[in-house]
Amino acid sequence: MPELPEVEVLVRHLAPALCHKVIRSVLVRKTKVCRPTTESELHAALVGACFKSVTRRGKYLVFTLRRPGRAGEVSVIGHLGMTGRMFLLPKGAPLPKHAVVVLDMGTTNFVYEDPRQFGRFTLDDSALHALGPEPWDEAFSVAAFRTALCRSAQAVKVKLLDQSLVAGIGNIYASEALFRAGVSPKRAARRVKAEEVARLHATIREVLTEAIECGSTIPLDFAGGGLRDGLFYYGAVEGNSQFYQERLCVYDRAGQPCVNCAAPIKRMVQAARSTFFCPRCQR
DNA sequence: CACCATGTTCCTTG
DNA sequence: CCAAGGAACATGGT
Repeated sequence: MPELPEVEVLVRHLAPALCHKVIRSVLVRKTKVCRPTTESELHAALVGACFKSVTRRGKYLVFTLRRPGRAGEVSVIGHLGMTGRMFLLPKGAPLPKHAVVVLDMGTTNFVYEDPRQFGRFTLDDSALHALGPEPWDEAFSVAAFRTALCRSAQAVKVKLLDQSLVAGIGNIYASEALFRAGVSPKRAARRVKAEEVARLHATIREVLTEAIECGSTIPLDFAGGGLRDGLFYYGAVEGNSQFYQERLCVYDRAGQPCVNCAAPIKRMVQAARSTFFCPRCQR
């Protein structure tokens, strides 16, 4: 469930839990997730290293470690793909079926599990260089956003998924930001009016910020096995009773009434991904 | 069985 | 050379 907010919440949980822990050994069960780094390179880089910080860039996690007796630092780049999770397990607890990388840290194991293996755990940081600014960076200004959109004939929803324009937006929050800005996902990027660009710029920041706040209120279970393990569930938030309340306005709500106008929410396919929108509120 | 899935990369086409 | 579209990746849920 990883877009920027989910990764940010995960980083905030992992940072204090990992900081100052020393890696004793590294187990790689699926070598493809560390490509182009090899298992032996990962082993050589990490065994004996101590976590110094855990940060986020777009949807990537950046683990920085120090190695006693060696100059400088080493960074591991993590990505959750579609189905990745990262959490701590007490030593001795059974590993999940799809654990792909396990770091032995003495009393606990750090586990990266990923059934589809679309994610990454690698020393290769080249992907970071292709990322655009963070959504709250000065470089992501209304003017820069407008200039970038004006250069593209692609549908604006597809452009929002372009990580070189702004980093961190995924399929869920692209639909949500467009709905809140009242802009149709089908609109060619260059046809979005200046006033709409300004609104969209604001709603991108809003939906991401609110999602981070939502995730921050959910106690994540790092014991392994449930929906909440190391990652909050995108579609729901726990209410004050045992019930769950949906928090997204349009994503995965095809056929349900729009929260603004009650018209049925539509689903369409763009760039092989689902887009959800209100045909009445979004022109 | 069919279709869908929170992401990225690579290949092809124009 | 660039933009855009689509398949591929691998597995599980409905």
